[in-house]
Amino acid sequence: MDVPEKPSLDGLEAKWGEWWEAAGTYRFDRTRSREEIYAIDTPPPTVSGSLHLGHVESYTHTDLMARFKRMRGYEVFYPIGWDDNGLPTERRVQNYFGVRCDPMLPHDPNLDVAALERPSEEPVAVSRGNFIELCERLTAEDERAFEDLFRKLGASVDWTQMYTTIGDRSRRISQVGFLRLVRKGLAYKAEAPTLWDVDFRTAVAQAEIEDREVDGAYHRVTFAREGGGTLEIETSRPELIPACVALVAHPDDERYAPLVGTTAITPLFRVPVPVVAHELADPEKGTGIAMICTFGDVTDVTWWRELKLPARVVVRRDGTLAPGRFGEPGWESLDPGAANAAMAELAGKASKQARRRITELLREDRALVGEPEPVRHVVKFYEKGDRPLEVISSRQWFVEILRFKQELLGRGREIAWHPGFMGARFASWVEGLNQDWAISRQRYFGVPFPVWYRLDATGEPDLDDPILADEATLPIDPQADVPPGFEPGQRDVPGGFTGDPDIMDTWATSSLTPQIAAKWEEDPDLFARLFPMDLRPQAHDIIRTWLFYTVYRAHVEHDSIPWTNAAISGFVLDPDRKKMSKSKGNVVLPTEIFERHSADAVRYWAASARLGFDAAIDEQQIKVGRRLAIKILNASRFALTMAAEPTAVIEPLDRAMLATLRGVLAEATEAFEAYEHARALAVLERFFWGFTDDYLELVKPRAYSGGAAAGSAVAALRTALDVLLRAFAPFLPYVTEEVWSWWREGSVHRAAWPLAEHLTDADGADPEVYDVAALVLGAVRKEKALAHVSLRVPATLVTVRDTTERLGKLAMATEDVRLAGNVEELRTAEAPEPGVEVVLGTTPD
RNA sequence: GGGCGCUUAGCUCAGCCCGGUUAGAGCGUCUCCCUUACAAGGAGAAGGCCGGGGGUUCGAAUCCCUCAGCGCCCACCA
Repeated sequence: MDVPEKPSLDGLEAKWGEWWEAAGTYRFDRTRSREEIYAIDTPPPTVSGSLHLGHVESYTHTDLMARFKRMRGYEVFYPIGWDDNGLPTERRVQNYFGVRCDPMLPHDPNLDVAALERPSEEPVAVSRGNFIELCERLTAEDERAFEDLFRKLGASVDWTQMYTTIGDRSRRISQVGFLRLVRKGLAYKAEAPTLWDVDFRTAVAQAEIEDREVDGAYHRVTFAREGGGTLEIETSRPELIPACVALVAHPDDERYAPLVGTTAITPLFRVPVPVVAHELADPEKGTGIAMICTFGDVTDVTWWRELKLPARVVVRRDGTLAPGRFGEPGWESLDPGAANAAMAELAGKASKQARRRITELLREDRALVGEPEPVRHVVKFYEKGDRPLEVISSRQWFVEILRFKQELLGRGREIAWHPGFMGARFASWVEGLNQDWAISRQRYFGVPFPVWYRLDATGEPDLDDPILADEATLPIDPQADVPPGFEPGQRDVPGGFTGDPDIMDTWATSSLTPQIAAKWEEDPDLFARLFPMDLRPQAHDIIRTWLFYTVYRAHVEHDSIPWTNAAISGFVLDPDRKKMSKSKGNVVLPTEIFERHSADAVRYWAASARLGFDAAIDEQQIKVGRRLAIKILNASRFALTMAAEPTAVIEPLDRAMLATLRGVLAEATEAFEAYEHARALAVLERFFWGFTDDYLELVKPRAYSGGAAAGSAVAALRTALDVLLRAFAPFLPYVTEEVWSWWREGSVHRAAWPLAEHLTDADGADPEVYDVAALVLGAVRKEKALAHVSLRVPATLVTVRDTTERLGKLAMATEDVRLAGNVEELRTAEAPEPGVEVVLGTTPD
């Protein structure tokens, strides 16, 4: 036994972090069978940014389950990954180094990175290869900082199971997964209108869209009718009038029914367009008749597709308008000259400027009715973007998801959701899906498509019959590697080949994290021991992306759910309950909090938050955690430094305390099994404070006294301490390991979780003895507090009134109560109403 | 507009599934106490028509209906 004189929390993180690493405490043993393993699909955090307390909270939740299951006897597979591919990294690299990627430039092997770190005013253009090198360089730095924080937090991950989403294995598995989709006929390349970010110049998927309210204006515009007359439409995007291909009204709308089938003429551009009917047209909106443009929004796409309308696209990929082509086939106009002149006024302008200019043109042309009416309306944005999305037709890889809706809803019902209502979030997302998954991105730092295209004699690619890479050669980069049967010199020359220039959506990789961590198609034995996994922990904001796509991939590839449990954490809000964001400057740095309060204290706060509910940062609560950790140190010191030798636990009070603890353990275990870590912590904590305030005070005099009765107290204290340390271990891994090391062998984190049935010393004991004793002691303390006297002041006479039964229980602990309360005479009287009367003496000396 | 969640002490939250003592905890506030594990501590007090309204029941924070407020997800770009 080696109990320090003055125990402290300082330095415990470093001390035990190193010890665990050296001892391999959390190392995964792959020889165990599937039934013995608990596998966690750990979220790989995005490394291109800083960690905040939200990470700390949700990773603590995961770690609690990992530690609990480990102590329950499972071999826990708890890997860690870093999500370093994708746009966030590119954006950070652009800002950090002051560069932009120009795929046309050749690779520069001697790029002066030091010069780049002092960004000049103009971004320096670098080659794709150099750009990717810079991405790798920066993410490597970020990953070191992340690892440091995860270690400090005490996340019991197996660091030998680390992966990155841009690493070889992730790229290989992403590419294998993609080729399998192609072979199953589930991935297809198609020219289709897609949501498009004009700044990032890439397609984005439905799952990455968010709505934002912005200022706009309704413009009422007059269209002429063929054969005379006019009609009016309302639009917030008049700059798309040149892309108008039809007008649409609801089929039941009597106002417009006579017009359906007739032709209208667009203002300025003089293009004849049909008036058509469709149920999506809302008679309540605007004038009840709308223009269909190619493409103003996703409703336009639906109309265009279902009504088989032609396309006249005017918005280019950078968001500016194209010059006019009126007069050409498909661009009919009654006055091509005027139409192209009008278009020339708009060409090269982005939407906003074009809108302003066309409003003036419409006004001059007397086609504008009244003035534009300002309005706040909701517009779709890419979640990482700054300008509204356009709908642009481009050739993209799509993955079929729509036809799996019903099956995926079924998969959702197979998963146990924690909390349960999160399953409804998943279902409502699946039900609302309306597009296949656009999986290609026109970006650079990501997993490329393992695909090339043959070039014909004129140098045009044959896009319909791609050359797929051989799975055995993956991962490959079609920009660097050569397809089978070709020579490097044939790249991009007629009769040769060209590589697919796109990369995959970052979720195309992330949706395979179970397969990546379990080494799918690389280590079949390991994969069979891990998949499907047991737990997916994550936050609720990415149910529609990470969670949904993972379920989809497992369904189509493995005909299975990817894991049996999904534990969904809420968000961490700042102390004013606002969502944290860097721009508000309210991000609290985790490292400072750890420094100030200790990792155990921060974990305590995180563990107090239930799954699925938002939690506010509460430094007071963190301080409470710190106090609990310190209390554990001191109470342990007391229990372990008693002079008396432990004997059998025979005293009724000691046995009653253990009986109470037994009930607490049963509840904590049940709560943990149900993924309710906060309840488990709460019941343990309540018992523990009572244990220190009441039980320790009650037995202190006896424990110091010597003899068999002292031995019983010391034995009970140690039994309780042993059990409490193990029960608190998932929550407070540092302080429990510290105390465990004073008197136990090995790591507490590899000890068995304490179960109620193991506390045999409590067999047949009555927990109420403990209750009654604590109650009387409390009453004595209350009298002394109300009298404003020291607890040392003796109570000359205490009379306890209660039922015969309860007085009998008190009798079993009379001496303990008398000594702890400094009571000279303790009398009892039978009474229907319980009560304690206290007569105080005077202060000694 | 649809779905989900929340509403209990000044604050943060338990309790509600499975109805039953005077509704709990922590923080904060106030009062007191240096007591040989702990002053980075301890003891105690005050503080609540359990969001509103109906109903079921001997009995409702708890079950049912309804309304309101807040939050999130989805739909909504004319």
